[in-house]
Amino acid sequence: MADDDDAQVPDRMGDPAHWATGRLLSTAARLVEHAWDAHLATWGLNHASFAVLWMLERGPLPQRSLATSASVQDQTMSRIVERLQRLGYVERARSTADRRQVLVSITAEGRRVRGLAQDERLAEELVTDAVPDPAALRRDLLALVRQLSPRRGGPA
Amino acid sequence: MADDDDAQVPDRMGDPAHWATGRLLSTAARLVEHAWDAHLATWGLNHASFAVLWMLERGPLPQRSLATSASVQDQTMSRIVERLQRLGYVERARSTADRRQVLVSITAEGRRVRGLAQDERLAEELVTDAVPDPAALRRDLLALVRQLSPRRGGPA
DNA sequence: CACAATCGTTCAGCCTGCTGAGTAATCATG
DNA sequence: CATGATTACTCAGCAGGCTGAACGATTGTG
Repeated sequence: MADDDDAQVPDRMGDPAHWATGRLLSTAARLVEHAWDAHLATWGLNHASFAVLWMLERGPLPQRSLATSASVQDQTMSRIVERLQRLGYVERARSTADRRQVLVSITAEGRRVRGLAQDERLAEELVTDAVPDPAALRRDLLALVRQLSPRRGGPA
Repeated sequence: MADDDDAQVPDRMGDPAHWATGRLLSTAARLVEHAWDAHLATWGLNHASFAVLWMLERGPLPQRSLATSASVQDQTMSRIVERLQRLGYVERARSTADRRQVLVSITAEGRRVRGLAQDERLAEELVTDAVPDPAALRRDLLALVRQLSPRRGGPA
């Protein structure tokens, strides 16, 4: 605690090499998201809204299906779709078959910007260029997602 | 659900195996965070605030140092510390040496709950029990964090 | 010493995530 | 057919991320 106390920066706590794996995971995810968002921001999109446009590739889907596929709550998806609608990239219509459902469909403009923003090379290289074994990383992350995804019905 | 011939659930888009690696990364991080948060919620903590208590182990630190070490913005750290202060787990005091700085220190109560909440076995097993090669995962995540962390002054 | 630049922090506002609570439509049951 | 449960969605509110802008304290310079 001297005048020129340079020991303010913690030696262990500040070094990612000593972090718990969960914290490494969160931080890495945030950094990758941030870089990808910077690209998507050109069209007013982000990782969440882009994923929705991507999922609508094959045709309209109920909002609930979008939420489930994206592994987020219905309420979260509701706001993402609302924002996409405000941007004119999707449309919402109540299903005639089941009027509880809201069918989300992509607009022509939405299809256009999805094509422009979709840069799979960039998206993958963000990760693969920085990592020794991208295939092993994919395998481990997939195992994590499968293991921790809430399964309906619970364990038999 | 009887006549589900409409195939509303997308075949490819809904399967994590076909996601981009970045999306896998974000989703995995969110699921692990969620499980860890559920444990920490017992003491009103979460992954972000617990990390702060953990970093204060060795003594008081300027708020800016906490933000840098946690790889978040100063503004974000300000609110996390504010909440910890409201809970009585940390205290804030302006540094006498440099009165621009706010020194954050852990309270006795904060030290107590940090000890209770700190369950390193649980934290690691959340990840390691679900993954084929935890060591490889750590190595890849660390490479990602190192590569994507904003470096001041740019590449020398 | 005055003044400008810089530093550390806070405030305002936005988006994504969560929980909890409510509403409307549908389904199941008597 | 009436009633209750389930389903799909929305609203309100909190917390953690971000950006941009402001503000006081400190530092550097003439």
